[in-house]
Amino acid sequence: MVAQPSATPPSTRDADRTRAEILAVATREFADKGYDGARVDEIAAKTSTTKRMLYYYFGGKEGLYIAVLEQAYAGIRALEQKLDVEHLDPVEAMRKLAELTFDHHEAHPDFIRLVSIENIHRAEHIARSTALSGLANPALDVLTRILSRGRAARQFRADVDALDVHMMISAFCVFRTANRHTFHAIFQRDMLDPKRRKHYRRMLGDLVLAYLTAR
Amino acid sequence: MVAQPSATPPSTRDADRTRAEILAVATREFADKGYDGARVDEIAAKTSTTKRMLYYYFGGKEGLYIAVLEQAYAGIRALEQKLDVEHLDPVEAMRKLAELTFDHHEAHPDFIRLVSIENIHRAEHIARSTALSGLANPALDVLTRILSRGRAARQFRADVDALDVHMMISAFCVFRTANRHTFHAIFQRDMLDPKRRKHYRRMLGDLVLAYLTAR
Amino acid sequence: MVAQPSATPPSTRDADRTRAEILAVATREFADKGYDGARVDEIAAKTSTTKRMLYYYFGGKEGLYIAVLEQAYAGIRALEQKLDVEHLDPVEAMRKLAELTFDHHEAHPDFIRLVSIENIHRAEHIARSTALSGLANPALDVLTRILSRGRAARQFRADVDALDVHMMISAFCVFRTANRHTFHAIFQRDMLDPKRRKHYRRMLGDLVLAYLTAR
Amino acid sequence: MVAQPSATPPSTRDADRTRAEILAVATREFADKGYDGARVDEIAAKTSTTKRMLYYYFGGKEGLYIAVLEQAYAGIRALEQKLDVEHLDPVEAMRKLAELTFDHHEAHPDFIRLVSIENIHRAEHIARSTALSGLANPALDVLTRILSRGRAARQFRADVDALDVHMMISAFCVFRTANRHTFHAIFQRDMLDPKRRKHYRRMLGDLVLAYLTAR
DNA sequence: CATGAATGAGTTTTCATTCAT
DNA sequence: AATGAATGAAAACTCATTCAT
Repeated sequence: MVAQPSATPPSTRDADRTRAEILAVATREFADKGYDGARVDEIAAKTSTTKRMLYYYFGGKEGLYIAVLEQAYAGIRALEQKLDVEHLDPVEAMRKLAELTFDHHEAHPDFIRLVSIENIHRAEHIARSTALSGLANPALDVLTRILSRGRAARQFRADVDALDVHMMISAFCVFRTANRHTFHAIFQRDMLDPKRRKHYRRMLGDLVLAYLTAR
Repeated sequence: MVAQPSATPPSTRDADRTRAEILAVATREFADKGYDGARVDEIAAKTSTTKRMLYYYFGGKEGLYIAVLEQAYAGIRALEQKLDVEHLDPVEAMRKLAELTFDHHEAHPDFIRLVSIENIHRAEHIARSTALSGLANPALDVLTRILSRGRAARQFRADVDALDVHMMISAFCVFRTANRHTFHAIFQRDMLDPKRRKHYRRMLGDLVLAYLTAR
Repeated sequence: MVAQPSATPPSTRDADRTRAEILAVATREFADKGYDGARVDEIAAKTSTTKRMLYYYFGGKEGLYIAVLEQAYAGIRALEQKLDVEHLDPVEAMRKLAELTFDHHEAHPDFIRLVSIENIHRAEHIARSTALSGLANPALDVLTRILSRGRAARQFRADVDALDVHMMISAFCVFRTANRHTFHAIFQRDMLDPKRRKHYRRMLGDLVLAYLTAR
Repeated sequence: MVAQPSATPPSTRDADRTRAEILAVATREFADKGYDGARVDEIAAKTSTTKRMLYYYFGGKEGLYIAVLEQAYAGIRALEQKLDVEHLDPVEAMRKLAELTFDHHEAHPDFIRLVSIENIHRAEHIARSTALSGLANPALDVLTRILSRGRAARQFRADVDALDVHMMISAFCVFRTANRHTFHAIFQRDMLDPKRRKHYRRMLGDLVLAYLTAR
């Protein structure tokens, strides 16, 4: 209705929109049902286009799944890029980083599900994606800098590297989301209960700092 | 043809053996490929019996999968039952418990895969199993006792319960195994590299105790 | 209804019958439409079983096609095995062999079509079949013996081997059947017109002998 | 935008070039994969134009295939037109004709493949082409004249007509190319091996003349 | 208990052709 | 004349489950 300020031809924009729509639907479906459980037909049906377009743009079920993974990781990295904790002192920065990571995970359960699914498949699709295998990780860079500042100030222990700490934080955040169903089924405790959120968030910060600052 | 000197009739013993064989094969297949990825035909083919038996004993794919889960959890609990750390003082007992849990997880990757898979399915099969939902957890009981002893001795903080600590320990152990493939694909670090084993094992103990004993 | 004198269980016989039926239908379809032109659905529909059985027994379209080729070649070889011309003198034997080959080709147009189709595919399916690649050829053996007898008797020239003569005979017989449609479209002559049959049959014999006995 | 100094408008010249390019690519594809095996998308992709043009110029896959056949036959006829053996005596002329035909076939394997493919389709496309069905054949005319000269000179037998001899020659040449793959798979002899070329070329001449001059 | 054969509904993928711009 | 996007029908193939013996 309104004149488009864009330089790209409308067909291109439609293509992008179609691609994006398929990708959005596929992300939900794959995260929901897993790679084998998801149905190409179902994905297509939830789209305003047809199954054919899915093959046109992504080549097939696997290509689509890989595209979903790539986009999911890209989204997470974009978020991580915005981490801004460098102005804080190491201890505060570390707690802040842990808490923001905690928030990220809580805000993106689909991403965590996709990662779990991909692990069930032994990361074979990530390995097949040039866009994914071995890509830099902004959060890790931030962590590296905090850690070295903290060490320089003799506040942090020196027998762990950034990846170890990243693992520690991720483990806590991922487990809470990824394993909540079996945890609840076995222990009747919902790790994502909003009432417990603050408790766990603080617990993570305490955990990381207690470990790093332990004498 | 000839009478068997056994108390149980031979058919029963054969039946048990057949059941057990199917279960063993199915465990491997489900852990390997996931629920949707596993194939009934494949499971049957890797068995010395036929598909018919699989349906006879377990009703179908889902029944078999549930039976696999039940057996897997039963096996883990049997191991946990053997935990013997009560004679140690709370701090030592806690570290020991963490380390044994660490060892358990490393020794049973298939179990962890099954748990991941079940989480992808939102624990719907566990919920459907009377044998699994809400079953007691020996490790948790042990943990509860250590924790209360530690608190009574004013060695441990009091703002966490046993389930929180269990979660903390599990998160670390599960993440290390369950997410190792994506972790390796993204960071090129194998969290299960034997050379790093000791480091991580100690890290977990330190982590838990640093947290619990923090001022 | 009537007691079966066979030792094989009835299920096996049904399986053989099902297999044979699928094979028969598939032979017709592949010969008729070519490999790419034939439809798995169509083949199944012309069968008393379902598409699923086709996959059950032959694995897929290609497996079925290879089985068709194998059976077709086996049938032709069985016929060739019955060639009985050794009691004739070389000249008569050679003419007889040529004529019987001529008759064979006329009687089995589907086989020739399958061979043409397979040549379009560069014999890749034969190459993939252990049953076919490099199998003995009864007709060639017969030919070899006639040829050597004729040479020994100084009736035949010596600058060709059996395979050359086989090629000569086959070329004539195959061309007449395989290329009849374009030949007719271009020249308005039906090489398989029954009225011309005798003429061509004699022509082939004359051709081979004129060549072999030429001074 | 700028006037072209050519007689034909530029669009026409481009059109011709586009047509020719599509035709060239299509010839390769159809000869390579057969009518059903060839892919419109593939043909278009190997072209510098788009699929739309293919439909614009040829109407569709079948129209394109017919155009390919027409061009292929036209090319062969253009070659045959250049046959110049009339100055030789009948025997020499006949051998020369056979040898040149032999050379033609060897030089144009794609044409022979197209003919085989068209025979699989029972020449239905040729029948549909007004340009092809019932067109004169230069080689046949030449043959007719040689044959009648040879007969008049009492050198050649009289019980065959030109079409019979043409068939005889074609059979040999076509079989050698068209059936080489199955022949090689079954007998391990490559009929197109350059080392055997001279042998077969002479064999064909001998064959035709032995037959025609047989007492 | 045992077994190969059979089944139907579903799942992924492909293809020639047309549309919108 | 040109182009990428889109389409629907059809094709190949798969799977959990049941049947006949």
